[in-house]
Amino acid sequence: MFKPVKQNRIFQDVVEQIQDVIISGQLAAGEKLPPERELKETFAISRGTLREALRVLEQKRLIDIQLGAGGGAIVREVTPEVIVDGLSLLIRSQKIPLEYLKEFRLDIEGNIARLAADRASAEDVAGLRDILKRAKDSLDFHEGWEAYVDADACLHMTLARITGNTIYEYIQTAIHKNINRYYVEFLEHEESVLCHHYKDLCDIVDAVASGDGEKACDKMRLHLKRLGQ
Amino acid sequence: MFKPVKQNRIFQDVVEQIQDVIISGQLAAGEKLPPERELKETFAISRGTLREALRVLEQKRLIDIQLGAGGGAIVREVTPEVIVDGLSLLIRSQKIPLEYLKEFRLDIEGNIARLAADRASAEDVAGLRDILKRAKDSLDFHEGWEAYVDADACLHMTLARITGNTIYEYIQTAIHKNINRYYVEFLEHEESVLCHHYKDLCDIVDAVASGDGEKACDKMRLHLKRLGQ
DNA sequence: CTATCTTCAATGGTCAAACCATTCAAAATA
DNA sequence: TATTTTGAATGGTTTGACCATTGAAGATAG
Repeated sequence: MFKPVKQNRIFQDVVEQIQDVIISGQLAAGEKLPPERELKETFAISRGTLREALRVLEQKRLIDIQLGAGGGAIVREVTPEVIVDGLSLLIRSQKIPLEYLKEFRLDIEGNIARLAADRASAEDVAGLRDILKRAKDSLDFHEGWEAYVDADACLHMTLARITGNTIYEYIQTAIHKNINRYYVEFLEHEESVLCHHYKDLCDIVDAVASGDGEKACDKMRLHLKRLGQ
Repeated sequence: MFKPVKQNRIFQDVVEQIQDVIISGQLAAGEKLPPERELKETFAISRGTLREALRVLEQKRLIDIQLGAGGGAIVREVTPEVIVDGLSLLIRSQKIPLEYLKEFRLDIEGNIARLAADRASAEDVAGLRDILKRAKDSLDFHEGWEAYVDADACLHMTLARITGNTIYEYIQTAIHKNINRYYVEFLEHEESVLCHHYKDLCDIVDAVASGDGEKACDKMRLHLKRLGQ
C-alpha cells in the first residue's frame, strides 16, 4: 500500500523539475537550457549537484550536451529510441531466462512480419531481396559467418522499419544489436544449417512480397522456433 | 559507415568499466562497490567525476546507493524492470503517434491474454474474478471513475503476471501506470459505456478461465479496438 | 574589400578540500 | 542487562579554482 520514502536528494528534485518541463512541452526539442553557471543560481544549488542532475537527464536521453562557446544542454526529441537502453541492458546482461526472451521475440517478430507484409511497397520488397542476395553471396563465396549474421540482422531490422511503427523498429534494433552473443552458441556454422536458415528467410520475404500477412507471421515464427533448438 | 566520435569524458569511461564488471557477472547482485573515497583513488579521478558516473549507473538501475556507515553502492539484480523507465517516458511524453502505441498494445496484450489462458491456475482465475468483482462494485455503488480504472489496470497487469514472463509483466506495468492521461479522453464516463467495457472484461476472463487462448486473444484485441474509437 | 589568422570570451569538464547528514556499531552509563 | 552516548564511516553538498573546446569578433595580410 505504501512505498518506501526515498531520501531527499537535491539533484533528484532538479531532475524531476527539468524533466517535467520537457515532457510537458514547455521546453521543446532543440531548445537550449541556460548554462550551468546560470542554472545553478536559478535552483540555488552548487554546480556539482546540478551536474549530477544533468548526467541523469542525459542518460534518460532527454538532453544532449554540447561543448564550447554557445554549447550547453539541448532538449532532445523524445522518440521510441528511449526504450533501447533498457532493453539492450536486459539482453546483454543475460540475466533473463532465455525462454522469456524467445517467447517475446516470437510474439514481436511474428507481428512485425505480418504488418510488413500488409504494408510493404515495391521498393521495400526490392530492398529485402537485395539483403537476401547479400546473405546468399556470403554463403556462396564463403565470406564467413559474420557477413551472413549481418545480413540476417539487417533483414529483421528492415522488416521492422517497413511496418512504419517506430516502436517495433527500436525494439528490433535493441534485440539484434545485442542478441548475437546469445545465439552464437546455437546457430551451427555448418553449411547445411546455414542454407536451411537462408531458405527460411527467403520464405519470409516471399510471403511479405505476396502481401500475405498470416503466412509471413507463420513463417517467421517457424523460423525463430527452429533457431532456438 | 562511421559513427560520430564522442567526446572523451572521464565519467563515461568509468561508467563503462563498472557496467562491464556488473553485466559480465564479476560483481554479482548484492555485492558492494568500494566507498567513493576509495574508488576515486582506484580510478585516479576526483570525487565529483566519480559521483557523476555513479548517478548514471544508478539511473540505469545497475546500482543502489545506501546512506550512512556501511552504506555505499550496491549492485542490483538486472531484471526486465530496466525497460520500465524508457517505456514510461515514451508514453508520458505523448510524443509517439497514438496509432503506433495502439498497434503495439494490440499485439502485446493479445499475446498476454493468449498465454494467460494457457497457463492460468485455479487460483489465478479466482484472483481475476475478484478483480472483476471490484470493478462491478465500483459501478454498482457508483464509486466513481477512478476506482473502476484502477480495477481495469489491475486486471491487465494480473494477466501479464499470470503469463509468468516478466518481460510482459514490466511492459504492462509501464503502460498501465502511464497511459491514463491518454485514454482519459476517450473512455466515456457514461454508465452504459462503462457497463459495456465491464462486459468485455468478463468475456476475457471467461476465455482465460476456459483455457481458450485464441478466444482470450480475440476478446482482448476486440476490447482494445473498441477502446480507441 | 576579401580571406585568413589571432585572440578572447563563453561554456562544459575536472579537480581539490572542506563541511554536513545519516547510519551503525562500539563504548559508556544507568 | 538494557539503555544512552559517542564517534567513525560514508554519501550529499558547497565553494572556488583551473583546464579544454568552441565559436565569434577583431586583427592582419593579400
